Amino acid sequence: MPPPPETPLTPARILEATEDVLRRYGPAKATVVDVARALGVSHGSVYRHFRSKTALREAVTGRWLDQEHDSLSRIARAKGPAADRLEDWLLTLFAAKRRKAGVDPELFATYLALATENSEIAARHVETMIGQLTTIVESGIASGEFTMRDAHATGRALWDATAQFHDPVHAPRWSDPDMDPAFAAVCELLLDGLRAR
Amino acid sequence: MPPPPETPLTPARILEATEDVLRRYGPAKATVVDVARALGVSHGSVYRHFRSKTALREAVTGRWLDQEHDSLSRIARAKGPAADRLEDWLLTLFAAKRRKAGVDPELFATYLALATENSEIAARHVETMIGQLTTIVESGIASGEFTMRDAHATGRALWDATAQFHDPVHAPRWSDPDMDPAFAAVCELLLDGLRAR
DNA sequence: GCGATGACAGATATTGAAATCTGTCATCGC
DNA sequence: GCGATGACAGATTTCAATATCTGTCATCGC
Repeated sequence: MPPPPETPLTPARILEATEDVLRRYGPAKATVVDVARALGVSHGSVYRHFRSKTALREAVTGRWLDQEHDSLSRIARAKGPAADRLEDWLLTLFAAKRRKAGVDPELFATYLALATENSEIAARHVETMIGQLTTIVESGIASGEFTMRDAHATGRALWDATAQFHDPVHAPRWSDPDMDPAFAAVCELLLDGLRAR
Repeated sequence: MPPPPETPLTPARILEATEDVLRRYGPAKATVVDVARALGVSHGSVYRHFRSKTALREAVTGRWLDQEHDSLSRIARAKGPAADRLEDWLLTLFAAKRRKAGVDPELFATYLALATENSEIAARHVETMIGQLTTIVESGIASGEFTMRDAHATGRALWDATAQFHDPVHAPRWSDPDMDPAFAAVCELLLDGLRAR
């Protein structure tokens, strides 16, 4: 229990401390009192910056879900054949998820629990992901590679059809070596389907 | 507590009683003692027919998973265009799962818990399902509709790509009205992909 | 003889009293 | 004045004592 540092108490510092506490104790045991203790303040002070424990957890959840966006959106907006970018995007997403789930399964489970309890925030994240897929599909239509009418519906179908490779509920299977050929087979089938239109 | 009926104690009667007890109390609370009580016998008698509580639950799990096989395998082995049968098969599977999950969510959750705790039996069931998809793909190759090399890999890819619509972990979403267009979109994309080869 | 029984040991689950947590707010010190 | 505090009420969680369950087996009655 370190003495209170002189830095002022900010939402950012509270979020950081909350992440530490979640890492240490897991989603079931992490309490607001723990967070306050880690910061060397009373728990009443935490409530000055976050309306409730729920609001605090939502903020942490949003932060975590956003950290994937950047590198993926770069791929979505890059130049080159849409089919290649699509494969690259899906592969990057799958690799990132797999790595997180493999390196620290407990932390992954913690954030999965957070995402599950904050389903609205998770839903917004999913819409962002589908939006990026839609961007790729649209560029493929623009370049004449694809010809479907509804790019957004196609983006959603791609997201749904690859659930096995990005939805955390399937994480227990991700360490299975069969996942690589399975991913390749689904990817190829979907790309064939897109080009056929 | 009815008095013991004159019928002899058989594995079939025990399985039926076990299903009743699971329906009534759920997977967490159903005990071998409950099953014995429902049958009007001592729990020792149940152990005469099933090695352990686990074995009893495995038998119930297998029974439940098998009940889908028949109508689906009839579709898989029917005549007509492979693409039509594939769509029919997937739609029938999705409709059946959706109905079960919708009509009695608690019972569905009970059997999901059983399938999860008996993952080997569930894995065998999945292989059977993929086998049926493979049968359809093979008949499509034979008729010249499709031209891929590895029918089994394609069957598996179809299974993986439609996880959203048959894997019970996704059941919470199945009551969403968006599922119908989502299913149609994925199905169309996959069928386009198959025909493109 | 043979299927059924119920007492038993060790493992697991239930329960309710005590401890802790969440969220509020009157009060403090600067 | 203003951010921080900690006592407090009601809700939730923990923990240890108690009860129940699983699986075995010596014994029973037919």
